Formats: sequence, C-alpha cells, structure tokens
Amino acid sequence: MSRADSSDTAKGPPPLVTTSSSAVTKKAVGKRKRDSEIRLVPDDQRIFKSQRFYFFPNSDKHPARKLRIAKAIEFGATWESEFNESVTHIVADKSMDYGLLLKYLKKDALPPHIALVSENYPAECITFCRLLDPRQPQFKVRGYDLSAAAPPISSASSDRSLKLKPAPDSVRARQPETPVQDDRVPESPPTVSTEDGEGEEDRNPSAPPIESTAEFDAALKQARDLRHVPLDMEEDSGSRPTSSDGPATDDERPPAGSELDRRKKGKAQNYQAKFQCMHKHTGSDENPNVGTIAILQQMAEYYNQVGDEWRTRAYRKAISTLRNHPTKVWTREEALALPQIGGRLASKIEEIAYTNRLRRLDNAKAEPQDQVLQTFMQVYGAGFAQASKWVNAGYTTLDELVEKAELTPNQRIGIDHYADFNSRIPRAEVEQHGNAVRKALHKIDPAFDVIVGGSYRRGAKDSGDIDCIITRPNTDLPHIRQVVLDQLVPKLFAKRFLMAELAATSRDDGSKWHGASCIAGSSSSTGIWRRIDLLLVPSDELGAALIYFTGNDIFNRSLRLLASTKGMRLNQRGLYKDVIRGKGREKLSEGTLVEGRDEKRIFEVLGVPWRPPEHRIC
DNA sequence: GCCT
DNA sequence: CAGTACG
DNA sequence: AGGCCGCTACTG
Repeated sequence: MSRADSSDTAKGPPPLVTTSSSAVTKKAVGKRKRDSEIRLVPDDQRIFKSQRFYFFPNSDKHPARKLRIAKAIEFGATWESEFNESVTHIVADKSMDYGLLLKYLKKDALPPHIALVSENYPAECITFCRLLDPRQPQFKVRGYDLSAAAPPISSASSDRSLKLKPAPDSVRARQPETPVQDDRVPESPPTVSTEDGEGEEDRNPSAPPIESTAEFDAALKQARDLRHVPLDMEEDSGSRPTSSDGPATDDERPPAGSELDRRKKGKAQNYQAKFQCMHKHTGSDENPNVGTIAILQQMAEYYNQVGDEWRTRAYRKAISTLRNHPTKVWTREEALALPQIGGRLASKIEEIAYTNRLRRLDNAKAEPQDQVLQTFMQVYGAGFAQASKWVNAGYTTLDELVEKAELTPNQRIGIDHYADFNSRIPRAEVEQHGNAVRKALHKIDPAFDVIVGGSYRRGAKDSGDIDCIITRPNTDLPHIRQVVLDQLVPKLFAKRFLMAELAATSRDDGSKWHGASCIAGSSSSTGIWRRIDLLLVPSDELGAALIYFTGNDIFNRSLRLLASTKGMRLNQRGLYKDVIRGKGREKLSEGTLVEGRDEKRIFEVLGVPWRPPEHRIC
C-alpha cells in the first residue's frame, strides 16, 4: 500500500489542484465517507493535465457526477467552478443538450475552442490512458452539430482547440510528451460505445426517454436558481431542498431496467433472483464488464491463495453478477444496486472501471512468497494448510519438496506430474479418455453407461480433468462398485490406460474413484497424465448425479442453497423435501426423497427453469 | 467479501 | 478428526 | 453476529 500513494501524498497533504477548484474540491470530497480525499494519480498518468473542465450541471451534488468530477481531478484536470474562456472541455450530463447549455450560459454559440462532450468522456479517456478526440460520436451531446460547430476543421488542425487554452506555459513546457494527438485515434474505442447503454440516447435522438423530462425541468430550475446565487454558494446550500437531484437520480442510472425490473417483480421472484442458478449464462456474448471481471478474478485468486475462502467466494459471486449484467458498470452506486455486490466491492468496481487496474492487486501480486504458496497449492493433495507449512518450513521449489519434505503418496504423484495435472485437456482428448473407459466397460457388460460430465458436458473447449459417470439401468450401487473395482479398474491398469490411483472407494461403501489416466499412441498428448474421476451412480440417482457432476461448482452450491431455503436439500444422490432444520440450516431430519432419477424434474421441483449444461456456468 |  | 477434493 | 453446499467422499 505504499507505492502509488507515496509519490504525491507521502510528504504532505494532498496537492491542491487549482485555486478555483480547490475550495469546492475539498468540500465535495469532504462529504465522501470512505475514500475521503482526492488523490492525484502519478504525474505521468495525468492525462487531463492542463485541461480545464466545466461540468453541466456544474455541481457535484449528484453522486454520479460528483464521481466524474473527482476522477477527472485525480487525473490532472482542473475543475472550473464557473464558466470562463479558459475552459477546454464542457462535460455535459447525458440528460442535457446543447440548447439548454446555451440558454444557461446565455450564449448564442459555443466558442470553437471549447470541446463539448458527454458525460462518458472522462472515463473513456481514463480507460484509454489518453485524451480522446472529443468529436468521436460516442461523446456527442444532443443538439450539438459538430460539423457546424467546428466547421472546416480538418485533421491537421483538429486538436488545436485543446491547446488554445493551455494552462500556464510553464506547465505545458514540462510535459511535451503529453499525448494530445487526437489523430492517433481514428477508430473509436472498440466496444465500449456500442455496448454502453448510456450511449443509447445518442442513437435515438428522436425519441428521448420519458424520464429525461424530470431532469430537464430540474436543470432549468437549477439554472434559474443559480442565476441569482453565486456559484460557490451552491455547494454550501445543503439546506436547500435539492429538488433537482432527488427525482433526477433515476435518470442517471443506466437505462437498462434490471433494477427497475426487479423492483416490479413479485417479492418471491425478487428473492429467488439472488440465486445464481436462476440466471442463465449469457457469456457467449462479449460482456461489457470483461475488464472489470478480469481484475476481480485476479483478486479472487489472490484471496484464494491466502486462504480466505469467504472473500474468494464473495468475489466469485460478484463476478458472476457482473458477467450477466448487460451494460458496463461505471459507478459505485450502479454497482451497489446489483446482487452480491456491497459497498466494498462496489468501490473497487468503480476504481477498476475508471482506471482499468486496482492498486490493491498490484501490491498483492508483488509478494514473492505468494508465488511459492500458489505453486505449492496446485500440487494435488496439498491445500492451503499443507502449502503454508511448506512455505513456513522454508521450501521454495517443488524439487526441494521431493528432496526434504515428507510427502503423502498422492502429493508425490502430484509433484511428479505437476505440469501434467495443471495443463488443460483438449476437448477431443477428453472424449478419447471417455471412450477408453466406455469401451473397456462395455466389454465387461454392454449394459453399462459412461457419461462424461464436468466442463466437458458444459461444452467447454478444454477441461481440467475427465469426469466419468458410470451407471447401469436398474442397477444398484453395490453391483456397479463391484464391477468397477474388480474388473474395470484392474483392466484399465493392465491396458496402461490408468496410471495411478489417488482415491479409491472402499469395497463396501463409496461411490467415487480418483486417479490418473494416459492415452498411449502417437498423438501430441502422448505420455501426459490426466486427472480422471469416476462417479459410480445407481440408476435411480442418475439425475441428481448428473447435476452434481456437471456443475459448475458455483451453480451447484447456489442450487443447493436455494433448496435449503425451501425446506429441501439437494446432494449428488437426490432432492429431498420436508427437511427439518434447526439453528442455522442444520439438518435434523432426512426428509423424504422427491426425485433422484430425473435431472429435469429436480429443476422443476426447485422452481428453477431448466437449463442445459452449457448454461450452468456461473 | 455479501447477506440476513 | 482435519485436510483435501469434486461439481 | 454469524452463515456462506453437501449430515458430499476419501486419506492419514
């Protein structure tokens, strides 16, 4: 937590931005509870340096706008408290239009050197780490005709408007490398503008949303009010009935009705919506939050490797939520409205959205000890506890473990085939392993079935291991187990398909077998040991087993948690009802079996719309 | 971490 | 029993 | 404040 902060803040109070904005800045920032001050990013990242922003409306009362202002200042902008000729950019709320701005400024036209941009401009610039061309269509403000406003501006002189009002020369001279070259960005930023719901209004200027009327009226009222009030007073007038921001709040929300929809729906449905198993996986379409998700994923991995399973889970759930959210989440408030995202994660999401990185993560990654722990934890048979012991014992490499540490047989195999077990298995090879098992089994008894589950059944292009469900019509577990243990496994070992046994079911009890398998031959995968799991399933438990072995894990847990809230329980053997639970959800009675055989029926009874395996990715 |  | 692994 | 999946299954 020392790096990024130190450059600017270590030796004193946060730097003041400018005389004109410092007062309001401090005031604005003072209201924030948690992140209590604006901290400038390191000098070389201040893409807005020497730029002077005027917002419309120019108050930070609205949370989302306040955030935009704060972020702009963090990245070097000066916030002009009142409009003047030195302003380089006017950042207008998306509910505003050019006509309203002119009316408020009491002007007939905007000076050509001033760039009028929509509210998403600062964030986009920050995302791309440079000043973007204000004339890009996604920054267009309603009613502002670019061709008319900046008439014969051709590429050569296009960016001059930004230079017209540079900050003091001294500042500019010190940063010749500042990337103000708009021409380098001919193509608009890839995905954001089209996927960002906020851009919708620009595409439908003829049909402005109904809600904008409220904001429009509010802005007019605010404009009238401000005409008689010194601008600096605005922020102080907390006593003033803030009619403008109250009802207008909803307007600034992304247009998507997700939250609104949830509000309208019945209470029960709203409640169920919190379970990830209720939402189908929309991952096939590119998600606007991919960047945020990537960072959060790394955070989840970090917490996983430091043994914080609950934070890890929280991050994973939040990721799942973001993955299914149709629009890019920019602000804390926006994120907070989503399920499984609370205040802390919402703040992080905001930081990531605006900066594409998370300081917290940069720090965490730097710890070299974690790298070793991470390595050790990927050894089959070693978890957090064992890996921590090894780290504390001073071991730093796998070779060292083999030499000096006491290893269980499984851990030894895990180390010897560390690379094998941690490499992905192409879908075609998963199929080969499944076929090998099926072929051998059919030779024993053609009535047996082998179903490859896991990520393969979910349609994955590659998998981490091979999951085989072994079952047989009208057959109980003991018989299946006997055939597998007495005939199948020995046979597959003899064929040198199975190479190791990592966890075997006992002869008179149990249902799963873990080991390693290997395809002989001349393919590229020859000699690579793969983790293979066999699940022995009696025919009347096949449905529940399919759910279990298909996953994914988050989906399963969500489903099981949902069952428990409905007085039922779900495990790999079946769905049970009338379960009596004590304190917490402690189970006091078995309940009665509802369904175990039919996968779809289990979904039905739980009230979850059927989802094929490929849609069970949470 | 989030939620009740 | 704790630890690990499985989805 | 306390739960967060499974009275999962297997190992040592």
